[in-house]
Amino acid sequence: MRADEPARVVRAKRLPRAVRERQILDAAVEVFSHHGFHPASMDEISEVAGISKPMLYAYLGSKDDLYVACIRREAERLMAAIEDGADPAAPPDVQLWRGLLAFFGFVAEHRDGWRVLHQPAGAQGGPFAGELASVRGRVIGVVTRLLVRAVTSGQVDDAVSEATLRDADGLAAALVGAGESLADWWLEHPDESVGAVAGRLMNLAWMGFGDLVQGQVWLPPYKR
Amino acid sequence: MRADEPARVVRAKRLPRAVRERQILDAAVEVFSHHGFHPASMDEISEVAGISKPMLYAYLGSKDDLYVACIRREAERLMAAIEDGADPAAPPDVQLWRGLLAFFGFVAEHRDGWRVLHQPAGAQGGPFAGELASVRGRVIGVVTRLLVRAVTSGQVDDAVSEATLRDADGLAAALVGAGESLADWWLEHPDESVGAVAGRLMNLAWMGFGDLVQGQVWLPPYKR
Amino acid sequence: MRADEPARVVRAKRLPRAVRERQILDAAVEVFSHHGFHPASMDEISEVAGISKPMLYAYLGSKDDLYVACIRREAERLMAAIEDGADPAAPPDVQLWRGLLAFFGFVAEHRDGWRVLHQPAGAQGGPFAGELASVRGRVIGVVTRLLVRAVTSGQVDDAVSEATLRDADGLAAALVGAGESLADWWLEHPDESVGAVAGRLMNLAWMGFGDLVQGQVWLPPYKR
Amino acid sequence: MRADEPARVVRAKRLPRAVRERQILDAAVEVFSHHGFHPASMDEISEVAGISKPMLYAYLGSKDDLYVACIRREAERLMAAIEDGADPAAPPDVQLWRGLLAFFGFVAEHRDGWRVLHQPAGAQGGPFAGELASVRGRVIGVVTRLLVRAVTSGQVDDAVSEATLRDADGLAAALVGAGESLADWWLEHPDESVGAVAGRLMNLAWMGFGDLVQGQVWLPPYKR
DNA sequence: TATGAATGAGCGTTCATTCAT
DNA sequence: AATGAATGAACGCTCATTCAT
Repeated sequence: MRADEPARVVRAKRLPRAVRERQILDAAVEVFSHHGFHPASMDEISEVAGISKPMLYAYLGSKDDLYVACIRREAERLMAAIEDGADPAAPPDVQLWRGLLAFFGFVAEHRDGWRVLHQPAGAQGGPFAGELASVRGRVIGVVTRLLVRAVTSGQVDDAVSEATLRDADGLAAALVGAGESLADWWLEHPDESVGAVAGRLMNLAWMGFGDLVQGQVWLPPYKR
Repeated sequence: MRADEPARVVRAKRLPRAVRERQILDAAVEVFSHHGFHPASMDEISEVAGISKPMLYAYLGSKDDLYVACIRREAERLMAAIEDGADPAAPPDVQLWRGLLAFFGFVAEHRDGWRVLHQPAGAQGGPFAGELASVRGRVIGVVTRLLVRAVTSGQVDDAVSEATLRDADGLAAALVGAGESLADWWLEHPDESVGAVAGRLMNLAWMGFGDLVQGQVWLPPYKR
Repeated sequence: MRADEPARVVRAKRLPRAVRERQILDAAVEVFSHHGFHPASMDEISEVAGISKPMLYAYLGSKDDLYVACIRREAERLMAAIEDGADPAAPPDVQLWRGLLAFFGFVAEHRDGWRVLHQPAGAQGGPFAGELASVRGRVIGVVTRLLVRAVTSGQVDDAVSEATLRDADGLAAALVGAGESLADWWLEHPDESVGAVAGRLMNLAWMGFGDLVQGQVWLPPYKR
Repeated sequence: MRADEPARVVRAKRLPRAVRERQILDAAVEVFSHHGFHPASMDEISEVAGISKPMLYAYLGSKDDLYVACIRREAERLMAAIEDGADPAAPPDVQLWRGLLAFFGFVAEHRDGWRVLHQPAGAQGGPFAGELASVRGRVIGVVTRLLVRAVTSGQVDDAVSEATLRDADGLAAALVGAGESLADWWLEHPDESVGAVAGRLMNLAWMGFGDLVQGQVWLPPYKR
């Protein structure tokens, strides 16, 4: 019986709204990340948060609203982490490296938050698909711009060809997916350092990408 | 259900068990892939399958069982597709290429099946986490073996060092993630051919991997 | 505790749908009539009906739907009762008399049904206002036509003046209200026969109406 | 409440109790009349009244208490309006006429108050049934006394027969119901003047009543 | 005096699952 | 073999009401 578990947080009474909202979001991220959206129950969230359900609804609205709020907060945190380590003056490879470090660092330190961002809730077309796609899109966008800059090394953005943009976008999508997958892999190999994991991806990404830039492409046999 | 929508499948009575099971699995994959596990209802599945709910339970057990059966069947199909295109005699790069073609081909032709495999239901620790991880593990395993063979080009397997195995495994995990992500990206760029998408990933993977094999690695600034 | 009361109906299992729907409507009319719409709970209705809540929803839909179904059934019964006693060949006063008898008879025999029709649920503009207004409108319409016929005694309907129509309509509204009110009054004077109560109203209505038809009107002092 | 609607009343602090109570009753009548008793929420009432909920409870008690207070105030107003126009020296028909004018005038000018009095909340046996029945009883009582006086034209009250009293009471109930119904009908025909509407009812009532007094009664066919 | 913060209790609704035919 | 009929158990959400400040 879930009902028998004691509340996780010592009930502190009469806290100001902002504090309660943080508590609630923390609890929601924890519960959503462990169960996923649908199996998570508002009852459990309120228990973990140490408050009653009506407060949940009074402060954060419906379950959907609450989930979106979780996604938004964690997305903001992720983007902040990435942008924190950014150094626009550094060469592109170093920028990507720092981005990867920041990303894997975030995953390591905010495992719950990362899972909320990573696990699609419900399915395509649900109320959160947009929200989640938007987070993903922002991350991919950052990587895409990095790659474009690396290729063009300073050209005016408008001059970049459609094809190059698309190439970079596809590559970025692949990289982000590889990063997510490696993050999961990391969970099973926890002895690796952040640098080591980031290095694995960096090597794959940058060396392959470098070859591409220099025109060395892999071709299927019948095209050689 | 008060819905007026007619059942999707003409009710045929007294079919042999194998046929019924196929009907049911087809319906289940369709419904699970559109809604995700939790929001999918046994009612809808039985309607789409054209049978009554008691039959559903008689043939395939509980909702959990049914979901696992879906995962298993689609996983089998995916592995079969990959192995179908395999040619153990071909050079490793060609093998990887064919594997990618097979993978993206499967995604394109069995979108529903792919979504069932790709969308985690519930979360870690749920009853399906193991099932899904196992599928993923099998795919990663195939890729890992491919990479190992490419590096060692024929050494006895036992002689391969732990470190190499782990490297290949991490790389494979990254590649599979990149593949999944690219598959999603493909959904938004449907004008690309299978070959083009597979090519994008192949370039990234093989060129970068090739550099690695040849000892060219990217190093963070402070190690240069 | 309401939950401790035993179910009112011996649970009969596995009844055909039509029977269950009647049971449910009967129970719903009873409960709605005693508590009114909002205070009535689906739990209590299902208990009184002797079934579980899911059946309620499966057969009659939401609480709103159920309420509307109650209104419709009772309205149909009321109209049927009135029309049953109708004799289009009789003189208008006899027709009105029979209508009153039928109406008061219905109120006496279907007290719950009458209360469901009489008690506005929620308020103006709610989802049922329309439904209830429509019932009332039908009854008033019947009476209006009767009065018009009495005045015109056979004229073609199209020739009836707007003013006469409006007069008859207002009068009909007043009569129906008087009837409703007398029905309530009757509840407190249960020793009266149907005929006695109907007679009270008939006298008021027909004598006053007759005077009107003959041009005898009451005038306020300043107009005399 | 998450609603963005601003409170309707500028919050004024530290008002004397009587003023606050008026504010609250005004708000409550407005909200109860629009939604009905049950759907009305104390939240909305407190917002409309421009005070916090604890004040609501401090000043007027529970929701039930508040509703009863509304009924009482509006009933008092209605009775006052009727008695205001009364002239005990006038002949009975003029007294009735003035009563009707006062009644319809009240309905026109205090639509919310009238609705609170007219809409039964919950149902028979609820906590307000008594309250509402009492209001109705007072109005009917006034009319009854009027009719009795008209018939007896000055006899000592004690000498009036039981039967006459009962007749007058039934007639009064019918008249009041007719008045209520006509008041609703008036809402749909707002172009009529108060006098016109009151006149409709007066004619019906007085002419018919007059006939009764003079022994002219309508009889069903079989009694003629 | 006045209120933001808080909750117990309940309601409408749905779903996975099974019985009786 | 197949199904219409049936339900226990939960879930999301809201409301009247009160406490602590």
